[in-house]
Amino acid sequence: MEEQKISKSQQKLQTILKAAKDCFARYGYEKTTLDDIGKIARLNKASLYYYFKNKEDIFIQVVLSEAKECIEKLQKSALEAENIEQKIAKYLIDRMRYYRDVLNLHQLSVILVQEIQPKFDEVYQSVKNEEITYLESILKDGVQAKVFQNHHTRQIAEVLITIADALKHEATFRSNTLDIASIDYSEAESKIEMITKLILKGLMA
Amino acid sequence: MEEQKISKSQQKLQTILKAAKDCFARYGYEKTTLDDIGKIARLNKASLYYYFKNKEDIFIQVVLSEAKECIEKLQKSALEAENIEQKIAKYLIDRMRYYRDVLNLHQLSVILVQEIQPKFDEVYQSVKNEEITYLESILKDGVQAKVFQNHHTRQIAEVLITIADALKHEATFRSNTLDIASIDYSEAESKIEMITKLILKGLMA
Amino acid sequence: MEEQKISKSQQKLQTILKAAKDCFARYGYEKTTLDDIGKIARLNKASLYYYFKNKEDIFIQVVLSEAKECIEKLQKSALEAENIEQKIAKYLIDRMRYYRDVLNLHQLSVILVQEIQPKFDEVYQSVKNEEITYLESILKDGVQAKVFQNHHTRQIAEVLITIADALKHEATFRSNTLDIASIDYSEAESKIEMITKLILKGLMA
Amino acid sequence: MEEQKISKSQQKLQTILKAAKDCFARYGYEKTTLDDIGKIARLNKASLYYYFKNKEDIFIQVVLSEAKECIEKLQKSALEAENIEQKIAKYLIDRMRYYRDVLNLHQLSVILVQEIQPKFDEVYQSVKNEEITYLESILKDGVQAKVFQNHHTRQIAEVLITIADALKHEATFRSNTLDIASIDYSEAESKIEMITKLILKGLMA
DNA sequence: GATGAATGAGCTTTCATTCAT
DNA sequence: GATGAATGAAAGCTCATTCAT
Repeated sequence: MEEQKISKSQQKLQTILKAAKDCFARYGYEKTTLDDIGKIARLNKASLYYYFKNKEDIFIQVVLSEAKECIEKLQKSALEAENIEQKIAKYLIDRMRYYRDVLNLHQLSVILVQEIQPKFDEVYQSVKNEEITYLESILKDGVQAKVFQNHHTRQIAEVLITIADALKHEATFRSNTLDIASIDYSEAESKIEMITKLILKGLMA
Repeated sequence: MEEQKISKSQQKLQTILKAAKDCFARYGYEKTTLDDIGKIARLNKASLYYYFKNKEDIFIQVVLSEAKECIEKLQKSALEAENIEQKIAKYLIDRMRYYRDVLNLHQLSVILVQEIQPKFDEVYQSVKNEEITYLESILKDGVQAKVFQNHHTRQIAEVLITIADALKHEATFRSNTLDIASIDYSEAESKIEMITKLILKGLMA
Repeated sequence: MEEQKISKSQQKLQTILKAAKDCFARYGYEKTTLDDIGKIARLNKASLYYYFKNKEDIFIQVVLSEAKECIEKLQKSALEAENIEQKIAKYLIDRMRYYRDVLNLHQLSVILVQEIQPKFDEVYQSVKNEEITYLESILKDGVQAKVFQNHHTRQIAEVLITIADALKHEATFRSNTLDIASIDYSEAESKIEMITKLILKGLMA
Repeated sequence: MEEQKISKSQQKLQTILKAAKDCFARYGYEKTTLDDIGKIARLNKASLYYYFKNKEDIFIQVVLSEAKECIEKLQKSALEAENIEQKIAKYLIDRMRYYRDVLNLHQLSVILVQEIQPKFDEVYQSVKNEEITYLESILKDGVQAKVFQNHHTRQIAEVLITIADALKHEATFRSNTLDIASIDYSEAESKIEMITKLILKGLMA
């Protein structure tokens, strides 16, 4: 009974997220109104505030659930690369491209992204842990296959994610342009590639 | 004296366009307020209405002046292709990509684009004529070099632009997605390539 | 409880309409601001939009509720005429005068009336039906009193209203003057009189 | 030369008044913009301020020139009445009706009329003098025809105008309604009739 | 949990008015 | 005399957010 209630509530929450996702994709963040979302979710505009703190919160949850789905795909795809180094590099570059696209898709301005970022990071921990675990598993495979012998796989995985995020962050906010769509991530990508190569070389030495 | 006055007014107009361009790029169309533009152009919000009909009009003029600049670059770039067929195909595809990017850049929703399109087309005539003249000159080179002998170069140029625009239009509005950023123009691109090839073959036959 | 809530909302709506009616009568449509109405109704300007679509909508509802009241008076008054023909003619002419006066009263320009007319007609259906029923009852009295024997009273009533409205419409918009206050309805009035006479004669034949 | 300039300037002034009159009649005072008037008078909006102090001033001049024209007609018409008493009463009542209609025609609110009134009165002196002279001439005819012998015709004429204006003023501003169109002047009219009768009787006694 | 009702802040747009030239 | 240019004030309207029920 209790569980059913929870699942019912959870269901409503998913309905809202689905509605919001559609709206954000169609009209962009600014143009989407809470009335739009409420109408599709068959819920009064005011009721959305029972499930979410505010419009921004809804948006973060939408991006987060999208991210979880997409990140998994990227992870599977990266596993098909030839060697460990390439698996890692491919994954880190692909996820950077993903975040760039998702922000662009929802037509957010850099200004807004800067506002949202902190709260996003806060909520993002669960996904990040999962990403670290993923990278760790690749590294462990390397250890298992005797490619190298360093056992601090968790720490290395953490560092890799941190570096990748830092590079993405730098590309986003230190860019002289203030427009997301025109940010050039190519330098960040090659930096990631290089660093991955270096770290792997270091491990194997 | 008279000339100076004209240039002063023209200068102010350019100042506004520059300010607007920066704002639209930073915040997107929706988030940009006339106060934003006015503040940068050092002009009262109401004064903008002396130079432009409304916010939409400012936006159209911004895109238009950007377009003129960019189109010229694309034209120069396309001239470097090996042969006439490739010059034309490259130009037509590049300009399609450009329009996709510019709309995306300013974070417009498909809904808004559909509203703006008619007025945009109206103002766009001058650029279009220039584009036709450009294609015509390429075709004339072909006639001069005896690659083919059809002298209706103007008409052919017109038809090429018309076809390219029609394909772009189809890709934009017949797309099942309502989100600009995710529209797939690849099919439109290959269609343009194919049609250019066919027309050139027809001319040479 | 539930009923009380409905009546409370309905009450607020009436408060707004009353406030709006006073303002429109005092200042005219143009000069009346939503702040004026809100202040009298003790409601934030924005709250008016919870009850009405826009300023025009408020105005239409005001005129409509005024109309319902007035039309009833005219109907009672017309019943005092000597015979059926005069009852009908008096009613049709009086209501035309009423609409002329109400538009003039609220100081609307012909331009604005032309814009408002379509929405007004749409909402006006309920009043119109009531008017038709009224004329029908007069005609039925005629049948009962054996003045004539045609039983299509409803249809005849409908036709009479339609004709009267058409003549009013013609007088309003085909007038060479563009100023409501100076429109001459006298020709329309005599046309209505004549047609009523003719139709009644036809019925009695 | 000098005279020609004056007449040219006078001509421009008349052009503006004609343009303004048309606009006010079409759109009413509020809806008429200085751009509207300027466009019809083929003059820049700012230039209107060379000829008139402000929008209100233009309006007053329009009404004034209309008044001069109309007052003359009323004066001719009143002369056709049977006797002196009726001539005077008819004239005083007709001019009251005229002012009521002219204000209504231009869709002014009572509020605005109250603002305009003082300046109007100020400018209105010339017309008023002419009106007094007119009434005086009727009275003089009475003296000439030996209907009565009081020779203070000027003073009596002044008193009559003053009384008529006072009654109009009272009807306008002491009315419990604040809407011009619904002001009831019938009481004022009968008061004028009565007073005219009394004064004439007094004169003849 | 859900919602009707209310609001403050902010947006685009209009317009009478001013002033240097 | 005439006008291009500029502006303050105010209008209608939208929307995220709040709160009592």
